Amino acid sequence: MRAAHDLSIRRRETLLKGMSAVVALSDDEQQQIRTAGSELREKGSLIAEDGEHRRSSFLASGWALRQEFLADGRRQISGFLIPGDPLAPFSYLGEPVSDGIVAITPVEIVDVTHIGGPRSARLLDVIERFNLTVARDHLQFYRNQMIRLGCHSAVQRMAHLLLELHSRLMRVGLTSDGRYEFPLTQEMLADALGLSVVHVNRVMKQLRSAGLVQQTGGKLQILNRKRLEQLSEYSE
Amino acid sequence: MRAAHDLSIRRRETLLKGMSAVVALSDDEQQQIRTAGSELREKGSLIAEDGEHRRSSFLASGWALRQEFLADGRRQISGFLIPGDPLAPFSYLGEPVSDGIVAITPVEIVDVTHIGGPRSARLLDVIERFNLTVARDHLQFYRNQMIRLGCHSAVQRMAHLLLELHSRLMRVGLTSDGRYEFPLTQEMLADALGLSVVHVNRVMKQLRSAGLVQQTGGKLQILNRKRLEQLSEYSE
DNA sequence: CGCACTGTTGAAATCTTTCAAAAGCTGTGG
DNA sequence: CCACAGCTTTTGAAAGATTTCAACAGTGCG
Repeated sequence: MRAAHDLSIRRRETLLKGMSAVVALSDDEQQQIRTAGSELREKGSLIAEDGEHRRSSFLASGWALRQEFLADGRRQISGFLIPGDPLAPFSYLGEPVSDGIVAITPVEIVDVTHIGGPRSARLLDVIERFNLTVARDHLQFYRNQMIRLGCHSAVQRMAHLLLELHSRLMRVGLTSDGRYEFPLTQEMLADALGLSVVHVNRVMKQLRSAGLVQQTGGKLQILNRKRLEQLSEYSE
Repeated sequence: MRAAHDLSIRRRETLLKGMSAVVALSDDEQQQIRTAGSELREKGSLIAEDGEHRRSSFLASGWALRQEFLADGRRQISGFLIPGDPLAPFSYLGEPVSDGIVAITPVEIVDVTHIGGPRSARLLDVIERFNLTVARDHLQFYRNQMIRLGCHSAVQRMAHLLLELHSRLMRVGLTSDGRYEFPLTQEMLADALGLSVVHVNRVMKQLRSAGLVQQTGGKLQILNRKRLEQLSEYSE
């Protein structure tokens, strides 16, 4: 029990790291976030449905994805969520979650509106500002996704996405030496990149045998960032 | 001179129509917008560049597009702007214009921050609320674009886009009987839909000869909305 | 052990692009 | 008014990228 609680608090550090990079948090505020209530969801579960309001929910640990289905069963994954990401980055628009959010791994979700205590008002204000900055980033991720789908070849799409994920994970301290946890199946990659599963497989093979990336034990490593960047015109 | 001024004010009505559908405007406020200063730009001109702040600029008349170039010359058009649309729908994020905006036709741009007068403060507030609602719509257009690029075949993409444009134009009163002004070249369509110009041509031909749309004299008409909708799974 | 899911591979089919050329259209200057 | 340049649309044929179909190997789990 105690151990589980500690683990949960340790996971919260990623979220705190992401927030601290953007807004200043007092020790007290950090402590409030550390001890805020959280929700655990298992791998594969639907975290939020289309139309739900999740104004102040953040992913504290684990990965998730945003998906939309077409009538004929095709699915578009519009993006991936990593620790530190808000479930509804555009919530201040009054915009509810606009598509399904599904847990890719077991996830922990912190809803900061459930934080009580004397200084919670100011904390919510800080979080609002954090939200704004993060929303700007997510707008950029949308644009990245559009560039990939609209302009890139299959190999470029893959390279570009792998680089984007690396950048994002690095910012919250979840990379080491170009290597990061990689829980995405080839089917998810296919639905995100607008490719068939079979082709994703071939493209990954191509990147691997060109010595650009390596994949072992659920982790992915960027071996030649420079080549990947020029291949996919990735910037930043 | 007088004639040109009248024309300009008449054009402003489209913008007003768009705004009135969303927020209540007093006669006085409508008058302020009617007489607000405007900027005219000729066809083909760059209206705003990446990084520019255009917090309160709206297209009063004409069409424009949002584009981003890759190093190798490929271009992604992320969306089209029609009368009533803001140049920077996500400006309250502190987000500057994030890509180039180019005039497709001669355009008139109203910057509502240039409105003076006693009640301008309240008007700005109203406009801010309008902005929020419109931003929500534009988020949807982004998602539409992602679905097109990620899940649709060439014919579906085209059908879906033509339907979206029709819906949007209808909302500001710029359609009649399924017909609307259509200033887009096949090259623009290609860059928006992630297709080659040649293929766009063939796809249009296909839609025309299937009796689904008609194109004459710079106008496009939806002939069989129902079939187009089921073809592209367009909803709303 | 067997089932369900994920990854891998080959071959054929399909969609889309590229290349090349020509025709239509528009505005400009002689 | 014609000629011309420049842009847009159109068409055919060949090349290329990606998908589909089908089958099989690996892995984890009850």
